[in-house]
Amino acid sequence: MSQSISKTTIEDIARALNITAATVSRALHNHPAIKEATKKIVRETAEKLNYRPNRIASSLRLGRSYIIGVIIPSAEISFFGSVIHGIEKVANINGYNVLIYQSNELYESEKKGVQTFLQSQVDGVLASISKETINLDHYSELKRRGIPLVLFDRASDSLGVSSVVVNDYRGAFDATRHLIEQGCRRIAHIGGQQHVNIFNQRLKGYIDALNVHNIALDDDLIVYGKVSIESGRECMNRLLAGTNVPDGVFAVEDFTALGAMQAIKSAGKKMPEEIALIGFANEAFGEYLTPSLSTVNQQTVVMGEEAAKLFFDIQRKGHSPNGQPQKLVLEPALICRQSSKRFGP
Amino acid sequence: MSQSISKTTIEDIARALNITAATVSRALHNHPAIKEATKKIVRETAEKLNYRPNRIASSLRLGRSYIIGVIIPSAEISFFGSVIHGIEKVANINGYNVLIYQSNELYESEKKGVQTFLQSQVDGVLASISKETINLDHYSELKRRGIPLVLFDRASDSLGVSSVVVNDYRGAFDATRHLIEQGCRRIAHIGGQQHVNIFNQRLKGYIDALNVHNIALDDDLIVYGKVSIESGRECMNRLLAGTNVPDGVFAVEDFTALGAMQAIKSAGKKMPEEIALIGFANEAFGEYLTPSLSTVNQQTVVMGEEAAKLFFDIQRKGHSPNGQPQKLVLEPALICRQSSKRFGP
DNA sequence: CTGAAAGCGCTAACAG
DNA sequence: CTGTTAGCGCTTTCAG
Repeated sequence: MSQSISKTTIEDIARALNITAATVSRALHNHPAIKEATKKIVRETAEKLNYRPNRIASSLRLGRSYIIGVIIPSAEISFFGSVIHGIEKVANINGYNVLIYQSNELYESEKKGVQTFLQSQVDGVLASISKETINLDHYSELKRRGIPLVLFDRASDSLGVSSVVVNDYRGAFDATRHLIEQGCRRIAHIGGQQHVNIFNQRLKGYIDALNVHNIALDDDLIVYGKVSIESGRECMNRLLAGTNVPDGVFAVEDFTALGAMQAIKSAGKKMPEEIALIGFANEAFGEYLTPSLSTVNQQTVVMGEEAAKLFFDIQRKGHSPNGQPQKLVLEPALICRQSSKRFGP
Repeated sequence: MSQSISKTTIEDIARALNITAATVSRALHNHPAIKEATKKIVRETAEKLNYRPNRIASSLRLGRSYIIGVIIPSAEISFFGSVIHGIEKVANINGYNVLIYQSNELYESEKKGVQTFLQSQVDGVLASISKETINLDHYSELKRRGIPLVLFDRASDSLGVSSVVVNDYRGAFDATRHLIEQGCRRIAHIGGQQHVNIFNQRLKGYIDALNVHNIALDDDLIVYGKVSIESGRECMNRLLAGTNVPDGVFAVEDFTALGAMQAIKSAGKKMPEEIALIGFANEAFGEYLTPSLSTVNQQTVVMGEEAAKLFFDIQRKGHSPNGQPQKLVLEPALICRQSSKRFGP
């Protein structure tokens, strides 16, 4: 009991077999220049002595940690939970572990996360930029040090790094068109902070869909919020109090849509008959609301998988796939539920 | 650009100042025996040379990694997302990082997680046991190696380690009593796998609440499912098809409750008038259902924080707080929403 | 096919 | 107050 705390090292195995640590190391890594018989006996005694390789020592020697650092705004958003799921899958297949850092949507915290990862010698960083972040210098430091960085979802082109994003423009376009097809003509948009790329793209998709279908843009039907349930409710109330009350609403994401739904219900309006509603992100709760929430699905797990794969690509081919940063765009899919479906099966 | 990739070490700083690495190390750690002037110049050149301490080297030397390993069934369940949030908070304050491993509710995967953590030389492991896991030997190995283990939520007393759990018995008791107070007399329970401690405790709380209030137990009103939306729906349908149709249902957790709610609605029963319903866990979606779901709140973030604190306690006091494993029981709180509220404000 | 030896970057006696 | 030295556990030339 008491002596078993002491960890066995390759030295211990070597001593037990009257060979050297170098040979043990080679045997355990299945080096071709080692005799089968030796490999066998080494593996057996390793097992018997309950040997566990010390990754830290190995990392120091090799200069790689076999750890990927992941920076997310919050683990409490199910979207990011799914992405992590995808990242983990691919990481584990490649013998990598995943270190998580939550920025809580704060710039300072995000910066600290990068510093921590730098000290932890992670081999790469996958990150989704916080809503508050505008200055991106902390990410450049990774680049300077040759540590691959891959952004997902909340990406930025200005860094010149690879990224995996959803085609937010397309998703927004499709969502808006869907409302038009359902007969809506006064379609409002509740937007997010416009310095966040994805929110800006969604606004553009909304505008273009209206244009393509010859529906005049009404500035009063576009309101900007802070992307939360509260904010969604408040923005919707503003729209309801306006002169041009909408008959359809495209919300920038599902939490905002939820707030809007609550406001619409409180106002005694029928959904989807009087006001149709659609969100974005396919958060878990949307399916179970009454009416169930139409939304745009983003392939979250795939996003995580692809982000991790991009990292491994960069790592293998030595700091860039073909030379330029890759930008992988996942196509979103409309999920049409009760909150917007006026006709059809 | 090209030379900046090479990492600067304390040796580099030492060379630049014509002192030795040991002094640099001491200066950076604010060692009392180092002259202020030296500390100042060291810190400055460290800054100038863009020095980042190499944690891996430090870890190898010190024998501690400053990493906590966390094993959770799935990051896609918001409950665990919140717990991680709590863990991270406390970990960061103490200068620790968090490595995440998802078991996906699989025994083999959980086992692999422990092995990985062992190799990564984590200083401690916080874990929530997967539903599939029965054999706990992989956790004993941590104990043997003197690595503190703290269980949360899905705990087990048989391991003799500290844990943070919710008072599931109490939560279930209160939930059931609440249904009784609302006038229900034929109260059903949709349970989970009984080898999982928390599910078993919830069954007991249900039974005792009925006993205390002199309501006869009807075995036909207890059904066991697999803890999912599907399963909840199916179990509820079985209850609805029975001879003794319940007027109140306590579901083992919220996803099960959600399935039950769908089944009740499909059957055209009024909720809460004909059948009242309450779940457990306070998952994010419950608040937004129609009717909104009554449930039992578990203080998830606090759970994570306390689990992490327990680890640091054990670590500081050298492998046990007072000698015995601590068992921290968080008191749950009833959240009474529309799905069960027949009277009152 | 295996051994000897050096070193990854950092820290902690011990010495002065 | 600072330098010298050794070593954490592992991998990898270079020899043999």
